[in-house]
Amino acid sequence: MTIDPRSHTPVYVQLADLLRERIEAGELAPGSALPSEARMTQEYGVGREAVRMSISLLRSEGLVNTVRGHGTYVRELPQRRQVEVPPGASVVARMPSGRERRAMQLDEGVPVLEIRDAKGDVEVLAGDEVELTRPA
Amino acid sequence: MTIDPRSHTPVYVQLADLLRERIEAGELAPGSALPSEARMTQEYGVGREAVRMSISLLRSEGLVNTVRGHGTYVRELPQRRQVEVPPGASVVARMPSGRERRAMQLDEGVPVLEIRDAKGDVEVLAGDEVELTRPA
DNA sequence: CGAGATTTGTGCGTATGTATC
DNA sequence: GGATACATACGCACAAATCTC
Repeated sequence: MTIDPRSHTPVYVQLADLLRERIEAGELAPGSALPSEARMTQEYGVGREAVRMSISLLRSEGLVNTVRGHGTYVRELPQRRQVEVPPGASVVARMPSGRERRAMQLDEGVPVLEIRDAKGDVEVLAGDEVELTRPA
Repeated sequence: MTIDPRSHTPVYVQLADLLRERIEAGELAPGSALPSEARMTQEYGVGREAVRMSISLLRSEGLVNTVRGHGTYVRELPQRRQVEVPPGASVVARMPSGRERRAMQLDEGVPVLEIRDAKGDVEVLAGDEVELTRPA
């Protein structure tokens, strides 16, 4: 698989697809660093903007995490703790607002779960730390 | 509220905050177009890169949707249908992979819900179309 | 159908700031 | 202090997609 600048799918989407494959194949293991921006512009023959946008896309998918002045790393996903959905409750998944994300110290690309119980009380949980359950 | 280039919070984050406020206030209604990149660079006195990064941020939050050669639009959120969590099931919220996003025709910034029932069968649902429920 | 206007996508150059080693 | 690398920000130019006339 390689990058075709004349394709109708944007270059940065193609590059993100390539990197995603390498991550999901385990070639880029959790905790390991992605190649630097400069390297990727050379290796893939694309512009810096394309590299940066592809990384931004992977961040929004929760796949990688960028540390300023250090590099971009494949995210290690925290173990999910089990949370029971209370009887009579409803749950909605959505992306956090910028304010919420900063307040809850969430990485980019991490959804939240909004649990509204029978009394109408609302609780917001980090979506990557939780596995909802309903007992049999 | 205005943009301060000397602030420690990046210009594009400030701009995204401004636009988010205008969207949540209803000033930029669902389905309506945001000002073009060129307009915003003039109106807010910032560079195009800052404008594009702020829009990218809003996309990752599921607030807007960009169509090339046309514009960026405030997303119209579909009505959520209620889905009951089966007894003995577990649910995980995450961002879709690129492949999933295209297959399910999801906009950027839309999480998915992965429901694993008691038999181990897995179902993936668009997170913005669903409200999970557990009967009392 | 084509022509032109508008808008986003891409690439590149440059500069400054900041974090890490 | 210096080297490296990423973050932010501005500028310009052209390509490609879309719409209108």
